[in-house]
Amino acid sequence: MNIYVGNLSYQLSSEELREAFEQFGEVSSANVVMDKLTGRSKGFGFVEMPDRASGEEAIKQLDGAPLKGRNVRVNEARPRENQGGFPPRRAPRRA
DNA sequence: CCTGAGCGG
Repeated sequence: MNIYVGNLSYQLSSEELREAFEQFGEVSSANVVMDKLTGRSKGFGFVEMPDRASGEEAIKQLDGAPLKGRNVRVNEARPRENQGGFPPRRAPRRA
């Protein structure tokens, strides 16, 4: 399950996010989105969990929870249209 | 620059 985690501290790292979600279930991979220009955090990240139930549980618990002194915004991530997909063309599949 | 929107490669 792909989980979007936003509104996090710039001081937070991916492994800290990993541990935060591992409290509620198994985490396959955690990834805080870093800026390619500055090299620092963009303020949001993504956590991937193999179990859907643990993902929902982690969301219910970590959504709005104070992480690094900041309340994080946790929700299920959007299914990206080109995840290793063939068409490099951006197709507006947004309602 | 010590920041502040929110969905990455």
